[in-house]
Amino acid sequence: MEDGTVERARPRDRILETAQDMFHKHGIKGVGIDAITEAAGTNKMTLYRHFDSKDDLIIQCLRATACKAGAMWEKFETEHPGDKLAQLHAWVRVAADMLRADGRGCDMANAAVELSETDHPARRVIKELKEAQRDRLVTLCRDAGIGQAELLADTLSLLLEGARVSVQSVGTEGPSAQFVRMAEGLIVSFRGTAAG
Amino acid sequence: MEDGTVERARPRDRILETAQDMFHKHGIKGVGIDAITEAAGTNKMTLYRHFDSKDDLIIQCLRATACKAGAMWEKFETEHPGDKLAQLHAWVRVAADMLRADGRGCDMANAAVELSETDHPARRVIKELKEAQRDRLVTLCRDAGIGQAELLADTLSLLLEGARVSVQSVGTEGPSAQFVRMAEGLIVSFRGTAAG
DNA sequence: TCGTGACGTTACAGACCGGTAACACCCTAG
DNA sequence: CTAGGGTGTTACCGGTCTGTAACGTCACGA
Repeated sequence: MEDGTVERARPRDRILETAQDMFHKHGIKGVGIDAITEAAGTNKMTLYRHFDSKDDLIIQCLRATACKAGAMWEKFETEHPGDKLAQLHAWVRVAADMLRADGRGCDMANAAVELSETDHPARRVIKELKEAQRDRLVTLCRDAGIGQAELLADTLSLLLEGARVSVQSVGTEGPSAQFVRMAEGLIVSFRGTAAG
Repeated sequence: MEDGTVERARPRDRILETAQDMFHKHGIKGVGIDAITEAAGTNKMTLYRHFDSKDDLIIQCLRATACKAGAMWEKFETEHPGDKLAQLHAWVRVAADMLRADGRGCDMANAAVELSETDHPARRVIKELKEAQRDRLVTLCRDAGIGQAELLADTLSLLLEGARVSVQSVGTEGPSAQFVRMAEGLIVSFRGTAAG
């Protein structure tokens, strides 16, 4: 039944996948509807039958990427079942890998930069997804026995966010190259002051 | 001779000032040449007599804002002459003030996000200016007697970069609200391990 | 007085953008 | 066989974008 090729996926899925990739690489305002449909092997009418507007497509893309990121968290649990501290270190490692491999930052953060209109419909989605992301990291830190879990989670969040932006400004050889050292140092420091 | 009003500045200066402001608020791709010239009280031809292209204007704007930031560093020296540690704390305070007051991030970082083309002429300027900015902070940390000056400077850089992006995603009440606590904690921590 | 250069105005080119209308096609379910 | 829904194709609308051409205006300095 299924034949495995990407080309055989339903147009809507192909569009969503292609749009995520192109938005990520070229930015939201840097890519047009025509370019997306062409790369997805379909056409503009089909896109507008599945998505109300470009803004709607943007929002669906953000939700889809957040969903993929969610799958990564499940992997932490399956790879280190119950060991929350190991999962936290896995988070650091995965983050560092992204910094080295990707070159472009977080889709949500990039979207927030590009969509400067304060009433843009995507902004509330960005905020919602970013807050969920933060909650997960706070919970992980707390479950790992860190005393000031919120503060460590927020510090790590900002550090990663900054690193992903820095990569885009000055490349992987800049300050972000020290990300692992910084993050691990922080974890050690916070474990030291932990008051279970 | 001079009559003080902004309107009396030379067209080139008005354009540069207006463009900086509008690029900062609405993003580079979110603002057109016509909007800039109209807000600057001039016209398109005059703009193109002073700037080769929009890309050229972007670059000149980035240099101008970097120049303004440079003036802030001189202020640190005049307000705390010789006291490098006080200057470092002043840097933290000024950064925190920006986070609360601004809402939009660093112009260079935002530009790097928006201008995703790897060969865009502004990218080398962004890198150059960001590296100069980093060097200044490293020097300040070193002169303040911090042992691992580079590592502290890079950590503070990423923390601020991340905070300025986070403000755009989730607002001032998010993780960036703890910026001062994080930064001051780091400085204390690095002073503790300092080997003068 | 004259002319020179900076500036303003209008119009336009050529491209791209998001979004829609109308119609043809094909596969599948009934 | 047939009807219908999902899809593809073409053409188009109105708007916006960067950048240029041609011409008019005005102040200032030799």
